[in-house]
Amino acid sequence: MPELPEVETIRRQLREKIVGKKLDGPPAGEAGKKIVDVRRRAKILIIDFSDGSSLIFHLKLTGQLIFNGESSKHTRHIFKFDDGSRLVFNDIRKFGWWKYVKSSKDIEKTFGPEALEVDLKTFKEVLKKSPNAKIKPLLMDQKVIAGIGNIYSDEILFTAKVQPVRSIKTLKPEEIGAIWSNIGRILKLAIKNRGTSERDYIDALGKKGDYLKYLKVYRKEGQKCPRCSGVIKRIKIGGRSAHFCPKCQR
DNA sequence: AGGATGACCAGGACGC
DNA sequence: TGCGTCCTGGTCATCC
Repeated sequence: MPELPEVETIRRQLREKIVGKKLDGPPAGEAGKKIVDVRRRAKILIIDFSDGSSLIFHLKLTGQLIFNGESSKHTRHIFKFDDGSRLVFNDIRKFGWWKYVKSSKDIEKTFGPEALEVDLKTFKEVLKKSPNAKIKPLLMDQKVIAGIGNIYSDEILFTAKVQPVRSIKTLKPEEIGAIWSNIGRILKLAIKNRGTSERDYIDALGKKGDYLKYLKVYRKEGQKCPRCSGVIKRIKIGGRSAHFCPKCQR
């Protein structure tokens, strides 16, 4: 499921492939528009045109954007470019969406600071606004920090040795520091490995990401903790599953 | 008011 | 084979 590292991987690959090209449509109304940039905000992918308008995508759980991909029964849309190349949007569960907007400004400002750009001071400030909230749901709240989802929130909290149910006000400064530094470290390592192909995710070139082998706790319920003698536990927090080691995460 | 909970979307996986 | 249940992220409604 595409979180920041997966969307960022697609962004970088697509940028190389489509900047400078013109959209041939569909949608026909947008035909002829020249692509000037491919950006990302939170988990949203943004294709900018020279007139200031944009195509924006949210891949949700199972969306795929594949450059020159083949169409399948899960293909929702195919964007064609003036040189004959194309971009295939697949989505098995149809949770994802795309739309054409005159301006992407309104969408972009609905999110909190980017997870890879937030400094420690700002991170502490945004956490402090919700002293009673649990750390995991807060890390996944896009209005608080943008880009982190279920996989990486579990991995970040494991590496920081903090249990997902801890409320903000109980966190020591060094624990907040550990969470913050691991946000950067883990997301960057995941980007380097072109994301996690746990289920349906593939990158814009149709290849799987390699971060799966680095996962320590996500979807590893009942397995031995890679750090101590504990056993990975799965609990529900806010309707989502959280994986952690009850022994070495405090 | 803010935090918690549940519904919703769709389809695949899995147990029986 | 088929049926029920679970699972998934983000959003929204509702409740306390």
